[in-house]
Order: sequence, then C-alpha cells, then structure tokens
Amino acid sequence: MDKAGIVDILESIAELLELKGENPFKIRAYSNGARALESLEKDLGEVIAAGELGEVKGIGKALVDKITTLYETDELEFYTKLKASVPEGMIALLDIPGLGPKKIKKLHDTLGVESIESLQAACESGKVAELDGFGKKTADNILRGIANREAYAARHRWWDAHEAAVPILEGLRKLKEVEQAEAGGSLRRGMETVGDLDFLVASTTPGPIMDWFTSQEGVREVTAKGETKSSVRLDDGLQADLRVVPPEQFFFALHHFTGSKDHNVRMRQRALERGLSLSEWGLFKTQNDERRTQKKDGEEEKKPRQVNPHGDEKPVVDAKSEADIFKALDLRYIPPELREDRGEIEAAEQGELPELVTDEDIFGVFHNHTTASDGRATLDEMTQAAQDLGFEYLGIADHSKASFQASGLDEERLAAQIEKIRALNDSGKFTCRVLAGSEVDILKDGTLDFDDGVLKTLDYCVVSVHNAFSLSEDDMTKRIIKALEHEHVTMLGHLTGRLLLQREPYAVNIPKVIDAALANGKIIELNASPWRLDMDWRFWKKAAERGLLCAINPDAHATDQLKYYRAGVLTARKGWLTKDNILNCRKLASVLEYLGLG
DNA sequence: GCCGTTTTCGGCCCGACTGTTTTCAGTCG
Repeated sequence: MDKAGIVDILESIAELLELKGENPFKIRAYSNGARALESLEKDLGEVIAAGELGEVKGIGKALVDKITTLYETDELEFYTKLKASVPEGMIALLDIPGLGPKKIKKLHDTLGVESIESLQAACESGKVAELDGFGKKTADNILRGIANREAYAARHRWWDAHEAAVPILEGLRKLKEVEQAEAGGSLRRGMETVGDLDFLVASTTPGPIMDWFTSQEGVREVTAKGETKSSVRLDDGLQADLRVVPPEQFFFALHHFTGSKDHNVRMRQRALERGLSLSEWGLFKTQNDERRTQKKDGEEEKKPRQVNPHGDEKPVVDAKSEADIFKALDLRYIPPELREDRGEIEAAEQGELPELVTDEDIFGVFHNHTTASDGRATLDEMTQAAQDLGFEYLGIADHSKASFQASGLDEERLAAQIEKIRALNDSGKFTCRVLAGSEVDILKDGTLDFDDGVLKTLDYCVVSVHNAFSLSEDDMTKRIIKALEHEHVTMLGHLTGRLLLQREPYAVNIPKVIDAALANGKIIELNASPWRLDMDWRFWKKAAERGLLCAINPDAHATDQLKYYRAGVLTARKGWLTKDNILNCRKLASVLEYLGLG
C-alpha cells in the first residue's frame, strides 16, 4: 500500500479509537503519526528498508510495525478488527456539532444509535432528551445539526472566506469600542480552504461589540454569545467566531487563534522548557496549583469562567506585537503562513526563516486567457487591466485546439493572435508588454497539441492536462513527464487538475514530476486561481530548495481575475518561497532573457 | 501510542462556552 493509503488508515484508526472512548493521547499519537508520515519527504519504501522509520518524530515502535505491515501486505489485523467493532454509520456522527465521542458512546450504549438515521429517530421520539446529561436543548441542537450538516461541515475556498471576512473586519474596526481587530485562523495562515472565520478584537468594553457582531447583516443564527466569545452562522453556512480581549492580551490571543494547533502545541512546549506557560492570556511563569486552590478558599467567589485564570499576575512580556512573543521564546518572528509546524520553529530559532515573497515583488503574470478561447475579456482589455495593476508584462496563453470545449486555437488562429500581440506591443498603446504564449494541451500519450514548428513561434509555452483524467497514476505521470522533456516547453500548468472542494486531483506522482521538471530545467506553475492553487503549497518548500523555479499565474479568464495572483503569492509564502524562486518576481528584461527573447 | 542528559514511567497545551447540573462534564478550537 502506498503512503497516502497508509496515512488514511492511521487517520481512520484515530477516529475509530475516539468513538471507542480510547485514551485521548493515544488517539493523538495516531493522528500525529499520520501527519508525520504524510510529511515524510523521502520514499517510504527506502526509509523502511533502511530501518529509519522509527527515527521520524512521532512514529514509535508500534507505528513502525503497523506502517511496515500495511506497506508490505496492504492489510492490518488491528485495523480490520477495530473497524468491524464499530458500526459503519457511527463515524458520521462525529460531524454533528456538539456531539463528541462520550455523547455518541452514551447514545449508542443506551439507545442503540449507530447512524445518523437512528439518531434522528431517537431525537424525534423524545428518547434523547430523557437521557441523563442530555435534555431538550441538546436533542434540538442535534436535530438542527443533522438538518444542516452539509452546510455546516462545508469548507470554503480561501478567496470566498476572505471576501466574507473583509466587510466584517471593516465593520468591527469602525466601532468606537474597538482598539484593534484582526482575522486569525486558517484564513490568516492562507490555507487553501477555510472552515470558519476567527475574529480577534482588543477592547475594554466587549458588550456593544458582541451586540453588533451577533446582529450584523448576514447572520442567520447566533450559536454562542458570551462576554469574551460569540459565534454566529452566516447566511452562506460559514461560521464566524469573535473573541474580545483586553488590549494587553491582544497579540497573545491573535497568536493563539491564528494557530495552527500544531504550531501552538510546539510553542507551548517551548515555553514550558523555559519555565513559562503560554496561552491566549499571555506568557507567565509556570506555577503549581497554589493559585487555583487559593481561589477556591478565597472570599470573593466569582464564577471561575470569565475570570482571567492568571488574575493580576503580570505576564513576563508586554507584547506590543506578535514578534515580542516569539522574541520572548528566543525566536525570530514567524509569518502566519508558515505556522504549520513544518520546520518553522527550528528555522526561526536558527535565524534561517526565508524572506517570503510579497505582492509587491510581482512584476507580471503568465498564463491568462482572452476571448480568443474561453476568456471573457479581449486582448486590449486584459492588457489594460494588467497595466492598471502595475504589471510590466502580461502573458497570454489561450487554449490549443484539442480543448475544443474552450474554443482552443488552431495553428491559423494562433498565428493570427501572435501577430496581433506583436502589433499591439509595437503600437505603444500600453507600457505593459504582452508575451505571446499558448496553453498547449498535453495529449493522452504525452505528445503536444502543436508541432515544433508552431511552438517555436511562441514567446513561451505552458503545457497542461485537460482531458483523460482517469489514467492510472503511472500513465499520467509518464504523460506529463514526456511533455516536460519537450524542448520548447517553458512551464507546466496546474499540475494535478484539482478544483478545490469540487474535483479531486487526478492521480499523478508529484515528486516524480518535480524531478523531471528539475532535470529538464522547466518551471512548474503555481496556478493562483482560488479554485486550484496547484501545485499544492506542501510541495514547494522542498522543491524550491532543490532549485525548482515557480511561476505564479492567475489563469485569468476575465480582467477582474488577474488579481488572483495575490492568492498565488499567499500560497507561495505558505510554501516558503522567496522572490528568487519565482520567475515573475523578475523584471521584464530579465524575463525576456530567461525566455531567450532578450 | 510517543517521548525523554532532570525521567524508560508518567506525563502529554490550555481555556471558553453550553447545557446540564447545584459543582461540572463534554465539546470545541
């Protein structure tokens, strides 16, 4: 079994153990192991053969055995038995908000619930409300969760989440009680998809802020409203959380709620190593339980919640920024995009964090479409829009003839377009230089949709897969590699063909494609369309270290899609890329030289 | 189940909110 399959099984084991009410740390060990395996960069077979699997952090003796067994035999008795002991429909119950392993176990043991359907019936019959520890509200919430589970479980593409967050953030910042406001969470970290929105506000008077937040336009439902935290469900199903903290806690809270969870765990461990305790409240000297017991015996018995557990205690650092928190733990500032526990803490400790690419580093983009194929804007309109964005150059790469569904250009139309582009450049109408390219289909057998004579007339050539998605991984990988070996090819478009939340990537061995790109001196595109963000950020760090050159391309089919390059920059940052790794961080003259046009 | 030059056993990040309770468990992030 391959690595991805084993990762899935380890994750599945974690879920099953959760339902069985196993030790939470054991469950975490399986999830950690899955993640450790997933980010293993070497070939799994080689690591196993070399006996080095146990050296991977998070993979101990038991997991070495299980992973090896799965790798060699495709089967694992432990997993088979575990799976058989849990009814099939049970795992889906974990998706219902408010239901965790303990409640699910109770529902199963007392009412025989083992699927969404039987749970719904039990709620409707009133049996759930009668259970100890349950009640009418719980039953109602479960029913609501069942009714909305598709919308509630849905993730959202980063761009959409960003667009939803902007007006909320602006609204918060306009309130007079608000000193500072930021969005945190996976949105701030630039994940390709976002589960919910997290807003952080610094203020001494939370009340009116909570009122505004829970009653703003677009709120369908208020799911929580407290003194420091409120949650709402927006009309499109997106959940938004707001936390209001005193100004002196703002950056601790911002760091905490930016995550990722794994990054936070590492940061807290690091704090503990220094005799400190890090939380959203601040950074404090580690204490024993004196404080808590004192509070119980004390005279003023406030409700324990809503009280800062650290009381009047002074944090060891007065954080005026997140950088101050990192500094207190002997780390350089780590940009949010890197906070995934993928080596950023070690790099920050050594002072080896990359200087990440920014929007301002981009001087132009390749791979865009016009009305000649399936774009919605003309050549002139696209050029004007690119110039308005401050670009020095704009690459036009309309589809080739095999993409007939997208009105792909044949040889004749392509020649006419090239001529038109040359004439436009010569006319001096725009300062933005247009590059004449093509997005040439990689045919099923790996040959290209145009012959060499035609390819030679182009300024550059993007090659992409647009059909026969169901090839085997082996065939698809060979198909793409064959295209990359072609001398007139400049770059590979959207490597996996995925459409986020819509279409799975086709089967392809990404490391092998990266090897081929490196071996042949080709670029791999970071397709910046919010639906694609392909090649995935998880592969860029390692690939760029090996010298792979990236091109950030909006794949714009309309003028207002050119700005998608920003999503590409964010994704590139997440992949640890600097401007040196990216072709379109070079000025026009340098790009022309690279393309052999200088 | 993982991990460790303070430990091979006993820890494992930390706090808020809800709904159910009468002092707290479960869930969530």
